[in-house]
Amino acid sequence: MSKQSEFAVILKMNPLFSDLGADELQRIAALCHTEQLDAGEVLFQKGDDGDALYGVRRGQIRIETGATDGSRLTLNFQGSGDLFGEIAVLDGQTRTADAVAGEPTELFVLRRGDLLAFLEREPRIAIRLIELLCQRIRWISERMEESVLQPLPVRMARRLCALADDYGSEVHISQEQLGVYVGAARESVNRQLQQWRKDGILDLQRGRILLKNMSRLTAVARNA
Amino acid sequence: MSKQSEFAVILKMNPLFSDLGADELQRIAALCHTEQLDAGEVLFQKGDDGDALYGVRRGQIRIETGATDGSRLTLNFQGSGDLFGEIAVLDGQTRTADAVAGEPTELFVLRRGDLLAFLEREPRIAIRLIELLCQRIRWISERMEESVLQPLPVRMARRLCALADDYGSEVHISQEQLGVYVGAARESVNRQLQQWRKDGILDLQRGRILLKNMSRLTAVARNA
DNA sequence: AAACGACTGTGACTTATGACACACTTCCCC
DNA sequence: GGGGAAGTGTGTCATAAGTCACAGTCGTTT
Repeated sequence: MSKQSEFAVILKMNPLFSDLGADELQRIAALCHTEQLDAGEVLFQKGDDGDALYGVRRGQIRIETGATDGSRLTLNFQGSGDLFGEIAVLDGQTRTADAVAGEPTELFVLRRGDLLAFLEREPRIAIRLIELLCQRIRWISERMEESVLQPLPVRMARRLCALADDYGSEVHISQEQLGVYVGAARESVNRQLQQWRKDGILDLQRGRILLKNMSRLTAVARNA
Repeated sequence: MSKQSEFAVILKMNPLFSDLGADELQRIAALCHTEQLDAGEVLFQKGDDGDALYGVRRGQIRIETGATDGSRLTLNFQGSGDLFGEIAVLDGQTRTADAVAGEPTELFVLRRGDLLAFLEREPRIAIRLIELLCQRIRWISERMEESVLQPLPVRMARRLCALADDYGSEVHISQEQLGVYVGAARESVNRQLQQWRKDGILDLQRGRILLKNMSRLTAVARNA
């Protein structure tokens, strides 16, 4: 499989591109090139112009932000097959966090200029992207409005389910970070996790949450 | 001033179009036509395809939704100069609420098909729209995440300021509806309004809120 | 192995807000 | 002008979740 086809598959996994046809994806993927990073190397920093979309071919990228007290908070891990910077590549706005390679990493890079030139030649695909962005706006609006008004257990269950989708049943996250994600105090997060542990829904380890009963967790997420 | 120029001015007021150049706006506005509605006439219903963008030339449109108990809840009023359906016209998704004329109304109508054909001829404007949509995604994401975690007084102050931007210092809204907007119980809304009334920030009338001291209200909105 | 820091677990208290109950007022319609 | 509906004002209570304080535990570094 060519590099480009590999990238097309990654694009296809992303909700923003998943509804595009194979032909359209191939033509977009053909615009990419690759880049190597050593462990610890900085891909971009908060404030940089968002001039590219990245797909992880192998390795890992940490999305981090410098907290006010100087400590660093990891917001997300991007592993093989993950795509990030979709919005930045389209609007060119500055990055809102730092991206650092956690290990030797190979990335697909789709430059903003290349993509825009392509869209100018292919207005139908540009219109398709407009529709996809609109859908995402609706999706985000619904999710946010609906989600943030939910009680803490529901928000936690949803976040854990999402993390499980990405990383499997062993979620590597501290209770502190989970609290940041769901907008809650660490202590409250801990108390809810303890409850679920007693109920046999999950097990807890230092820096890790082991999901044992996803069906009951998704039930909580549905707010049933 | 021609109808088209009038519509261009309305487009210009909307954040989605406000950054477009006068020339681009004129060319989009040239695609519009107008439509007349009698009082009580239905413009569209929940579930209809979103096939047009509307600008109110004169009159008023109520955006409503049928509540589960059969009663109707007015979500929004669109008066002269207001624009609605911007996202629907771009992605063609179904309407999520009903729109009914509250009085004899004249609308500018920009049909989805016309806009898409135009964008296909003008890919640069399509790309511009993509950027605007991305900015809106960022804006929504930030606002939502930040806003819903704020305490009730802050959320109320923000909503009131937004309403004041649209309708001036006399905001025509029931406390019940304000509660729906900010995701709070009517009683909590009332208690906060009472507090602000005692502080001289606003006055209350049946179905109306008179904003007397916007600077103090915006201070609350800034969460100072 | 000692020491330190990051993470976790828990109790006590406080606070914001929702839920319920009910009185009062204003508007509108017959 | 009487009656009902919609809107408003307020008291009481329950509860979810934040805050503070502190103890325990694990892992790493020296």
